Amino acid sequence: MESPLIRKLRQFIPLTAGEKAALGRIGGHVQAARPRDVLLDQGRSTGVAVLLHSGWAIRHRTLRDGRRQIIDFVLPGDLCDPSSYFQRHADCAVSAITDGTYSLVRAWEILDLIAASPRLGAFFWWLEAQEGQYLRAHLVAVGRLTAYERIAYLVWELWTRLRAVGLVEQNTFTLPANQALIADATGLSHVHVSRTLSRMAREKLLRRLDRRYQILDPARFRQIAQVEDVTASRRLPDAIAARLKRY
Amino acid sequence: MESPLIRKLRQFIPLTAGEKAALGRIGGHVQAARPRDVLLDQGRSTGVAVLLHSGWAIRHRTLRDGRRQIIDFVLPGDLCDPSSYFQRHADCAVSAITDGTYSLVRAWEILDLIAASPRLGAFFWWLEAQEGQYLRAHLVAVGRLTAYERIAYLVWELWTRLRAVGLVEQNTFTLPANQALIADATGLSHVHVSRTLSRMAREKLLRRLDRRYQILDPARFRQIAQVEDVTASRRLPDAIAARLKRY
DNA sequence: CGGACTGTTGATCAAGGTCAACCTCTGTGG
DNA sequence: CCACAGAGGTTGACCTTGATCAACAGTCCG
Repeated sequence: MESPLIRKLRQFIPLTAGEKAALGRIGGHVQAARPRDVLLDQGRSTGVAVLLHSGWAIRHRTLRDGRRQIIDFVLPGDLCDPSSYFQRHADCAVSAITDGTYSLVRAWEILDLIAASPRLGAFFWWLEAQEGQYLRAHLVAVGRLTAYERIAYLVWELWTRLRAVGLVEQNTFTLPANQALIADATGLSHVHVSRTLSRMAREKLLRRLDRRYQILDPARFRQIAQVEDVTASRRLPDAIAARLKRY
Repeated sequence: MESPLIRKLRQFIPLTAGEKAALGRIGGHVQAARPRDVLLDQGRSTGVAVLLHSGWAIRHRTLRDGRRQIIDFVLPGDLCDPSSYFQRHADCAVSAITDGTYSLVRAWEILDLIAASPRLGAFFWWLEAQEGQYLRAHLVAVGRLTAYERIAYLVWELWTRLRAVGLVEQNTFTLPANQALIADATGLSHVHVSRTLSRMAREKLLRRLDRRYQILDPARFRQIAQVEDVTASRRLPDAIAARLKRY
């Protein structure tokens, strides 16, 4: 099967055969994960990133007293936390929340790639930049939006990201997280998450069946979530793309 | 004067003369900024980053109804938002909050550097990673800490970052932001910021004089802020550093 | 002197947290 | 087949944190 990284890179720029081969060698050893498995532990010395092949994971930080913040959800194809290469200790953990498969990618694998091909260097930078964008939007949501808006934002973000990897059909997708996880992602209590989701159903914004979610009114949703259309275009600005071709 | 980027890179890895020269050419045209000047506007098509030479700036996003979230404070030497290179529209704005100087760095300047030297590619990745770390910590603070803890975190973060660039003396530093800005950074109201800062003074944690802040008890501060010592080591793990030397 | 800006304090209010009960599913073991 | 346990979700009652509104004081500045 094609490496998830190659699939992702395709959106970015055409690849040479050599680049494809090099990317294919990354994350060769695939492991299985079960829900609650810790793929990468907080505070441990590090030097690896997680490449998620299938399933869902979360990146989260837990405080000594048990409070927890979910930084983001990790979807299939995501290379989670390569920035930990530059840290002595990981500032957050990565845990599976469903069955899935992943591989651990060592720092030097990526660094060697970058050294060999500056275009790939730009690619990894781009990945980091995309993640930064979602992170900033998440921060705005948690810092300045009401509970209602925050949950709308979360659903909207996941909808968008899942759509990009072909996991949405008719505005319906699976969010394999219980309400306690949603609470930890949005900075709310699980009780309030329940109330808010119910309210959205009552208002015909969202339909829920187990953990399948259907967005009934995307436009209104986006408006509630205060999302501008500034978010994460998957394509590069033309000027940058042109430049990259020359290298 | 030496470019702020070179000064920063020094912490990272020794440079060749050629790399120094190339870095020196970046951000040649220095401009002056006054408080409230918008250096980079939200929603505008972009392709430039801000290299701040002196003074303070903020990166922030403002919602249609006026609510605002400060993403982070930009300190002298920071290269703010190069990730906007990959966006069609900036998702947040950069504004000066003091007098200062800055230059705009075009995307291709950095990309050409990276193409010429993979080590510099790793450097820019590292910058992005550091920023990501602070961003994640900020998210945890806003999502899961109380007002008291959040403000402790903010002060602690700025103290740490300012110390790294030599702007702290005897645990005292200048935070040239009014309390409304602190509120927008922490997701609180300015009234509550005032109350909380007063409480910290009352409890002999913090001394304030205008906008000079003195941390009276760093250890307790760190504890309140729930900061683990996982945060942002400025040095690279040895394995990575060794690898970079070979390129 | 008047106005803008900032910080402080008090009074009141509401969003959302906490606690607890209860219900539905699902799996498990006898 | 039933009894039971555990996880997850929902709802109600009550409470706390921090928001909002408003007044006022100090400072700077034209």
